[in-house]
Amino acid sequence: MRDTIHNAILCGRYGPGDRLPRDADLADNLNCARSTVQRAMQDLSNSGLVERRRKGGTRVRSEPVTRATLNIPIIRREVEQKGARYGHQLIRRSQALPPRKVMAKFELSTPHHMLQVEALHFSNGCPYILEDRWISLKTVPEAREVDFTQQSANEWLLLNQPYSRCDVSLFAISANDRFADLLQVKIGVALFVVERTTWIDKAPITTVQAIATPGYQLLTRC
Amino acid sequence: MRDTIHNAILCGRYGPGDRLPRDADLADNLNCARSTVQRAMQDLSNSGLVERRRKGGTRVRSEPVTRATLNIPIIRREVEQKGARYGHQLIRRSQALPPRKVMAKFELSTPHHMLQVEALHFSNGCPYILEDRWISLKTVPEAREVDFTQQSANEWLLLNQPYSRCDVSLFAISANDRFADLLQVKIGVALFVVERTTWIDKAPITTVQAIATPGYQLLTRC
DNA sequence: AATGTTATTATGTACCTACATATTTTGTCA
DNA sequence: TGACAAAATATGTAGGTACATAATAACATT
Repeated sequence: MRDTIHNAILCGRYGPGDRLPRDADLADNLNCARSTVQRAMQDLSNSGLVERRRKGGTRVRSEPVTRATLNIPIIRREVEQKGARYGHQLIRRSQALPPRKVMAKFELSTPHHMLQVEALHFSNGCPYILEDRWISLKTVPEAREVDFTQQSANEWLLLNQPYSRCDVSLFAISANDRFADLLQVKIGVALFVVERTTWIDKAPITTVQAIATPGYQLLTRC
Repeated sequence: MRDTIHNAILCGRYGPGDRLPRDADLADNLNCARSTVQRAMQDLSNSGLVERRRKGGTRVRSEPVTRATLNIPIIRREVEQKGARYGHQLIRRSQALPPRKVMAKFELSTPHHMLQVEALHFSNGCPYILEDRWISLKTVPEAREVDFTQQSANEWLLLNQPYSRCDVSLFAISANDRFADLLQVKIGVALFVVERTTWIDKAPITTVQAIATPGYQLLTRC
């Protein structure tokens, strides 16, 4: 039934910006309950095809967007799934007040102590991803007791700290001498960066730049 | 109520792999209807936090993933939203059998004629994104009649051709001399690439590489 | 005409029921 | 023991009802 409704809309040849009948009418036409139409429309709304507004009704998005869902796994898992041997190395672990750039990511105005963790992830002994991370000690005081040599911060946080909001930013940078040295690539090479910041109920958890070696690709699943 | 349930689960301190009570029991505990729990759990399932299986019950994903949703808008829209002036230029429009690389993207075994379209998108007169696209003339014969000088292929396709499947791949490359020339950057500079392939009911529509100028960032919304 | 109040309207959320469906467990028979 | 059928189980989907909520339109008041 849900699929029937989806197809009815998709093949109904509504153009961008067109307003659809109200749920109740659609339900009448398609001979089903309003709640069923509601569920179907919610799906379409989630997938970005239509926009719904109370009282305003439902209309096909006038500016269509491609909505892609990325699955960013734990790095260890990602490496092992490819059949490669995983390893990781803690480069740095220090406590400090975060720089303005980090504060901005967290949308914080008053600074507090955080843990800075830098680590390298390896795939079959080769550098794979360089991780530069800040962890809020106010929100995650337990992190003080973890040394991150056995288990990477990436893994420890994902396994131990639920989050309610996550911002992701993707971009490319050229390797500076430090990145080039750590990742064992030439200076200037194009590197793919995934930047992630997480919160739990508006309290900052962590922000991380994951800098990948050349050849790295992020794919949508599903 | 839904939020209450989400919080109850998030703060319930279930670890990865843990099995949650069945919907009916949760409903009992939280004093609400099963359908409400069902919806809440569907949400959590969609956001990748838990996995549900009929008869198997619900459990927290043992390998947590960060699930991020990207909104990739029409390029014109993206530029205009920033308050910049949009422009675009058709560089090439030719008909040919696609190379193996494109066939592979489409998961096709037998080749058929396609339209290759190259275009530059400008923001305030500066190169913004270079688009290298193949369009299947078998699936979209109407494309033969469009010249793509007035409206970019990017925009025409999104407005006129619905799709049912979309694969996205993101990565970084260094500018070769051709890219450097077209995008007016130095050779070797890091460029962010969004590669997209779409189908309608298993029939290939288009595959495109959108190569962005340095500084480009893709952000998650929501 | 500007302002505030009150309907109206379409979607959002929740409740409850019934049945469908996928999976596993159990039972039965050769 | 092995194979196959039947019961049990947890989630999935749909129906139908009631009320909440946001946005707008209509109306009245000054």
